[in-house]
Amino acid sequence: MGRSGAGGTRSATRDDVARLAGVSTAVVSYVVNDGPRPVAAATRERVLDAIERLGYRPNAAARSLITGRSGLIGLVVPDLENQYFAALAKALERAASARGQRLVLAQADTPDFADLLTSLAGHRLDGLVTAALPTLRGLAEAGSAQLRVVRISQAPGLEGVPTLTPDYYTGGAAAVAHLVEVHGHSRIALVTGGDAAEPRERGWRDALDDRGLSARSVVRVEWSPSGGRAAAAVLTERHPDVTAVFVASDQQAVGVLAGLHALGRGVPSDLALVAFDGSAASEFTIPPLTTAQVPLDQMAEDAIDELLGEPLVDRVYPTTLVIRESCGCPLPD
Amino acid sequence: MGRSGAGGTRSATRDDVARLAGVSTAVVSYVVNDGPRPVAAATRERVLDAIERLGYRPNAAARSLITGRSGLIGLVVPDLENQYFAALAKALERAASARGQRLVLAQADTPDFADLLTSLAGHRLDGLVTAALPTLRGLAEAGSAQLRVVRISQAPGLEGVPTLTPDYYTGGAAAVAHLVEVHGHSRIALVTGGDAAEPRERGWRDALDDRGLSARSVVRVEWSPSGGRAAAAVLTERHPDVTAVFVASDQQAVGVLAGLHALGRGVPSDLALVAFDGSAASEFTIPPLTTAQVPLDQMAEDAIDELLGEPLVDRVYPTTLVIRESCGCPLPD
DNA sequence: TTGAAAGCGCTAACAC
DNA sequence: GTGTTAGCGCTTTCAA
Repeated sequence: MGRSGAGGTRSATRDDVARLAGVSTAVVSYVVNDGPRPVAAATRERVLDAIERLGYRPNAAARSLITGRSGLIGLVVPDLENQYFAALAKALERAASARGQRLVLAQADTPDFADLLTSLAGHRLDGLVTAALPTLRGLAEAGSAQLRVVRISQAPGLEGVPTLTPDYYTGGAAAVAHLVEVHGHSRIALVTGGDAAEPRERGWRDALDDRGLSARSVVRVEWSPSGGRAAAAVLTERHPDVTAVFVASDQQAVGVLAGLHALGRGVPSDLALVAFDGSAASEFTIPPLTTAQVPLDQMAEDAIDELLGEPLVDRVYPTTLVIRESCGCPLPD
Repeated sequence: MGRSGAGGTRSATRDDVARLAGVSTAVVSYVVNDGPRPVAAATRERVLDAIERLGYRPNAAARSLITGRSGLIGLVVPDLENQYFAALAKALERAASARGQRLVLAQADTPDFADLLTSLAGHRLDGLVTAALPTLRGLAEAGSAQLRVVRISQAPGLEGVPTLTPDYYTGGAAAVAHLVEVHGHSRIALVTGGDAAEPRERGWRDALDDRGLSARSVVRVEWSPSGGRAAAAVLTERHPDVTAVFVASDQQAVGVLAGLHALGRGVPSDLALVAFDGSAASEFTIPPLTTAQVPLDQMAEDAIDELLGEPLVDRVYPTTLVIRESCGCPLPD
């Protein structure tokens, strides 16, 4: 021990390693980074040994200062308690980890979002993926921080920020098509959290229009289980003629199911239901949800890749309709 | 513009600000950090103005290098798709944000957990909260990195790492007591993911023992909805005499409910159920779950506070039994 | 193949 | 109240 210092508690630095290994600090760098200069095998051994002995871990801050890369990718989500965003965070953490990057998590629903942004900018993230509607301030902040930003799971086309998004329109239309073609429904409501321009709503509308059916029953509520529960009441009271419903998110569908049940209405017997997202929860609802599944893992990997150097382009991902029971399809056997 | 440089794209530094404001770099520091020296109001104005104009954000890496504090707190969870951990992450992110810290998220279920730990250590986190069972390697890594570590939501008493934990034992016992005292059940099974030493299991057992009831039906499955679904089958086939069940986590309870429903058994009519966690999902199951609610927000705040300077001590948090319908209590009205 | 040294952007003595 | 300056730990050019 001795030499490692009277100070005792501070962590080992590259200088300590160099000293213990009897080499220069440059050589320590060469072996730690596997370059840019070659190192003799024997020397490398000694260095590795010293590193091990000292428990040396290169200081990311010092490295970041000189390389300009922090090894940090930011993620902004509206709310982690929403399972969809939790699943997204999970997939992104995995993808970032696989590329040696750490994920810095931030929730947008904070009182001082501006401070958050400033703080994130201060950490000189290598990139930021956002699943929350960016504020003007946020975009400006990112711009002035020269941050590579990718939007995920949001309608594309905004402000020139590249966006990776599920094919909401086609997925929504397919959900409705299933209800019409397979189950013969003709009065199909929509439960959503967006506005009329939202692509799932357009998909629902067009699918109905194309078949000469009317797209009139729209219930707009929060993107949450509570919202869904409220929607169940509205559906029952104001749209009693409806026989099926397309719910634009699994989160809302969970609430619709709970609300309908409390109201004594059966799914799919009284009201058939198809949702959107394909979250883990959709498999365990009563009844299990038929839902348009989003390829989150693929999107997450592409998002990280884009931030880490791929060209920043918009991408649209096809969804897959996972058939379960809420639509009226029989139990698989 | 002019002066801000031909380079153009690099972000503004403290030197740029000092130059534009016509002050020394020290003064810029003083105003940015609000100390340690006073600054004349007029000067401060000029500096603030320059900062604004240049879009200057102090570089966290440089600051970290000199202060020894990174402004980063790590969180290790087993899996974010588990709602309990998502809720925990949410609460911790909030608490960290409120103290100006950012949260670095890491999932433990990665192939190269060791690399992850090394990487985290490199970022010189100001603290780490872990909700995943620490490996020996992990503990050692943390130790050699002189990382302040707090375990959360795990049984206390391990390896001298301070732990914040819900009162699993008492919460479990209270759940069982409710089933016995209020609803008159006497054959109450347990569905859990832990072993016999797990405190919820002890709580269940003792509550039963204390009342002269037998604690025999234990079903051990994964801590997940799938696990719960499997448990439903086991309960039905192997413990048909049981009239109530205490499920050690909401996640599992969701699966138990789904499984029981698929098997045609009603809750609470055929089998009453009380769970543990008090997650958001518990309000929207069919029927809604009676569950021992954990004060996650409080725990999260304390965890961050401990890391940021409070003494590192173990803490135990009482749970609250939230009465809903899965236990057989009537619908509130 | 190795070493010396110039910073990266910042904080905080210490001097004025 | 303000300015000068010595590093924090690291990467990498340049010379040996």
